[in-house]
Amino acid sequence: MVRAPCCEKMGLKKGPWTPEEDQVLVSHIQKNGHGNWRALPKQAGLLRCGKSCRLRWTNYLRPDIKRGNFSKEEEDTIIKLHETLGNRWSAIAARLPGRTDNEIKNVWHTHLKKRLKNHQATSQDIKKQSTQVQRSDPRTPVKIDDQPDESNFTDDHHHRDGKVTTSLGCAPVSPQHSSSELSTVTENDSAAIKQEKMDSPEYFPQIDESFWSEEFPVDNANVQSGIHDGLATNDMQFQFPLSPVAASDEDVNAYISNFDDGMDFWYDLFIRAGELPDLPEF
DNA sequence: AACCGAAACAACCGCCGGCCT
DNA sequence: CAGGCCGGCGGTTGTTTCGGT
Repeated sequence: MVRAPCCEKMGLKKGPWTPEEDQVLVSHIQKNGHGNWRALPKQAGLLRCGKSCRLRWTNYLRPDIKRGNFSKEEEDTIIKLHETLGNRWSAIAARLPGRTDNEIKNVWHTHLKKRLKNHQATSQDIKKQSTQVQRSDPRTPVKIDDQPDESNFTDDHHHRDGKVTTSLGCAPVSPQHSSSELSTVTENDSAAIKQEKMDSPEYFPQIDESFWSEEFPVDNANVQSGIHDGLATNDMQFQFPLSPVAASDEDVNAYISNFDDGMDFWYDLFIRAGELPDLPEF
């Protein structure tokens, strides 16, 4: 079947969103929700296609988005999930509250892939050296089948849901162990263990306030109705309100006008958090 | 201070599957 | 059942920021 383009190219804007557009989108969704993305830009008076609006909302403006650097725990979680799920970013994002699939995908491509590669290289170096030592010992018989143990080092292709995905993942690692530790299960055991771990609550530990706050203690006295999740930065974590959407018009305007100084803005709101009224669930 | 390459991030594109008519 | 609409997803690209020289 012939598919209509996602939006008419004529007259519709592309590229980075302006604070004004954000304001329009946020205000509109605040008032009307987002029942129909395609119709939304027209109703809101935005010169964007519905898809663009949806992306902007889900990846950036949504109230429950946790911004800031990924913690070590989050990164480890992503690595573990990726080992199991492959490039199913949305499935991974579903396990990481406040993180979007796009964000996770970016982090994977910019940080974690490299980290794993280095880890893998280091591990293989160690393995190589160990093999060389063994071979240099005339008493040690040379192993003919010297293939790397793929159950531990998976640079292989996984077939999932009929799709083939490539994983640079490391060994299946228990959450109780650091990601640098290597499992020594056999390949036969691996699948069963993987499934077992998937089913176990330990594999996807409940991520609560303490999880995010582990490195950056939060003053929970400031966590109140309408104050939601934490924003981790390199050296601090502070709370931000449930949403500029759910806040007053004044807050929305402040949010927009301070868009470029987002961190400062959130910090201001954090300071003012005690003054904010009970915010309605959006 | 200027330049340049790398890294990081936001946004777009095209495809797919579910749902409705 | 076919066709169309819509939302969601993953891959990719474009732009901005950062760090080194």
